[in-house]
Amino acid sequence: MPAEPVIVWFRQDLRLTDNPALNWACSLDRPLLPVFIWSPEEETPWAPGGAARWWLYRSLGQLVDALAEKGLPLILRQGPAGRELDALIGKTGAAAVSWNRRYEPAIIKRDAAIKSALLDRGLEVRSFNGSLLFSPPEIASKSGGPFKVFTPFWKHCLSLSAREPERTATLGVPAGKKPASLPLADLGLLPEIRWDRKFEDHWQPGEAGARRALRRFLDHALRNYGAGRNRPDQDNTSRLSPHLHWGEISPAQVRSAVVSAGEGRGAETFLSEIGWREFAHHLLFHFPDTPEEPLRPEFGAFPWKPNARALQSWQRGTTGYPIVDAGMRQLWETGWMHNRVRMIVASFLVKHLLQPWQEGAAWFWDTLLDADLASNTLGWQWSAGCGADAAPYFRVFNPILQGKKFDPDGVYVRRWVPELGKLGTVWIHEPWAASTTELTSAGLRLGETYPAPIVDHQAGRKRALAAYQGLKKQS
DNA sequence: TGAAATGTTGGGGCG
DNA sequence: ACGCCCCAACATTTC
Repeated sequence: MPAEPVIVWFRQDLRLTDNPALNWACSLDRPLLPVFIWSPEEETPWAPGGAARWWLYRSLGQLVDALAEKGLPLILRQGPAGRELDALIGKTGAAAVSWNRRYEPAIIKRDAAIKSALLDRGLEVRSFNGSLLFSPPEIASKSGGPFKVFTPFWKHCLSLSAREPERTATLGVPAGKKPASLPLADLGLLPEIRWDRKFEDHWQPGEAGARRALRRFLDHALRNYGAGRNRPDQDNTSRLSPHLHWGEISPAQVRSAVVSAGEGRGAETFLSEIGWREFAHHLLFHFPDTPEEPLRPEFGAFPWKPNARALQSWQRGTTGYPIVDAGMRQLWETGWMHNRVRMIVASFLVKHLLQPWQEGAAWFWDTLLDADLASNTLGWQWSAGCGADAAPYFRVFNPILQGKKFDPDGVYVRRWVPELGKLGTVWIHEPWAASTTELTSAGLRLGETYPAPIVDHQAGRKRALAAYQGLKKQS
């Protein structure tokens, strides 16, 4: 075995199974030098937000332990990735570097520069797709351009062969020269005010936790996924999103497990959700400005009404619409929100409140454990009606009807908005419509113990439609 | 992966 | 028995 090690640069692939970069490194029969570099300044303005950093902290801890079990230390560094890699190569004489690709615009650019610099130095360098079923550069429509509609995109993908999970390699030996490594705590990932403690109760970051989440989903929720996924009061979704974002499990592993579970329609519907994740990355790859700018340029002239109070009331979950407030509080407390409710709160922010979708995206970015640039961008542009295959702008969710339809017993609302706990199911999604007697017996004083609606639904809907009409006339 | 307004139909109450 | 009206229930269109 040659003495010069191979650097395995971990990024958003914090797993040891189905890890192409790791497998390739092992195939070189060189000592292994696993590395993680924390370089948020290179991801500006989309460096991981507060919640995501908590996840990263915990997930790195798991990866450190998992590697240690195999006798391998994980080197933790901080700073510009290229500089840190150079330093590591200088220190250890590493002859090769491998990593799994990320497809965010800023990262693509950075990694391309690093790769060519390393090649110039005569190192062997390989990057792999480990995070998507279909690599964005390889997917194109008949006309050669990117897809802008989900259904043809996904149909096209399904006609190709998806990435399959790789066999797990036997890990090599550690590098002889051990470069300096920072203690995990020194990366500054945890917030100073420890608002994150509540996350512990809801999540198990790391590869083992990802596998557990998948197992639970396959055993209990996949069969009824088609309808069950829409019920925020029930536990019918996979909750895999943060695990997938950090690469603790790969979509190939998920897909392969779902296919062998073979639960018919439920499986098909779930796989199309994985498809939306692929579609989001496809769009971000081809339209790198979309985290900031609407894909449909006419929306640049949309008459948003930025208002700090309205935004804050949405963020804090005090809009007076129970399903909206429940969602925003679930997000704050658990770092996650049910997808049905994400659509409801997003529609409410951009349509009823006319706040720019970018504000919603920024809040989600900071508070979601699964914050992912591609998915977050797609979701918000979809909600605002300005993206690819988006909900038409006139599609305004009625938060009362959505509540009644998808939280019929008010269980979700009562869980996250405890002040409504004693209110009967009839009025749980529209407390303002209840009589004073009913409110009193539920211990409620509207405007005091629970807010009155920040905007009337009908008025908000009409105002949103008028804004859209104006935009249509203009263009 | 909407909701509301508008249009249509058909059963039943009633003179 | 018949026509008229009301209005659910459903379908279609519009936003």
